[in-house]
Amino acid sequence: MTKKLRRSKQRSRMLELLRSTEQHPTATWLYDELRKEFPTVSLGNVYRNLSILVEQGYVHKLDFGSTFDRYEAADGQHAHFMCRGCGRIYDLPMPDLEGYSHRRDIDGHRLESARVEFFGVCHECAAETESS
Amino acid sequence: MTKKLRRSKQRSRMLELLRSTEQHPTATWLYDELRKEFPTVSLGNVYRNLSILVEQGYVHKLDFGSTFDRYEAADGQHAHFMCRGCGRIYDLPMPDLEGYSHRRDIDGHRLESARVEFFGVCHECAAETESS
DNA sequence: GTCCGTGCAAAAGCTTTGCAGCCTT
DNA sequence: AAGGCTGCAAAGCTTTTGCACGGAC
Repeated sequence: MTKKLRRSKQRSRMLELLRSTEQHPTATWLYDELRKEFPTVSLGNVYRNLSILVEQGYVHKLDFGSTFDRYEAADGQHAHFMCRGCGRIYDLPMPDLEGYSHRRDIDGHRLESARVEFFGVCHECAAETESS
Repeated sequence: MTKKLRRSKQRSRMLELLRSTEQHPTATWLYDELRKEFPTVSLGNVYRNLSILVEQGYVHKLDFGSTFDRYEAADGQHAHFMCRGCGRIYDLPMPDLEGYSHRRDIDGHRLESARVEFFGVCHECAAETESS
């Protein structure tokens, strides 16, 4: 069962910071900001609290779903489906993105490439869960 | 100027492996496969060759564009634009994905969330390059 | 012969974890 | 008082890098 959570000034402030910034901070950025108010805060605790906030759904982690990089041969555009059960990555046809993919710029930024990723539970993992 | 590249059995084989697999391997997986044929190959060399293959455009790296995780407060769906110049991440409205976002499954996989990322050079970085 | 590619080993960088004491409830 | 939260430090893991030697051109 899940632990009952308490409230901590550090964690509350972290969420405030994340909500008040336009940036998409790294753990270290948060650490530096937090240290202005809690000079003794530790980086380890920032990571610990981030993982709690992510688990609670208050924060999104913009990583790739696993701690190591993945590679694929470069053969055309496609989207990916990532299974949170087994970690497998499936290829999918690239959706059209309302024509974005053919545009040269977005909001004034020069567009070079796009990536689309879906997350969920894959067919095989869903089958396993049901049968057990 | 760029170094003139030679050809190496290890690197050629790495590309073959990447092209022959449906998976999206990690460096370690490649390392293990490669060791079956080149028992003395080193993990460091796998990384070195991967970076060469990526630079040559033969291979795509499925990372997030930077070596550390980024976080954001969870406030609704949006897409991201990532600048390869300054590393900044901008929010963009989420495109419709041809209705994918409202579907419950894709290819039999249970869909829970989606992510769209654009890559390129942001307005500010483009301006800097022009003026210098 | 040149100089790129390699293996080996060490280092770097981000993230996680064990522990003892503190603070919230 | 109970048990989550904290700082500190050490460890873990992926990735990078320096070096001398062997191999491709």
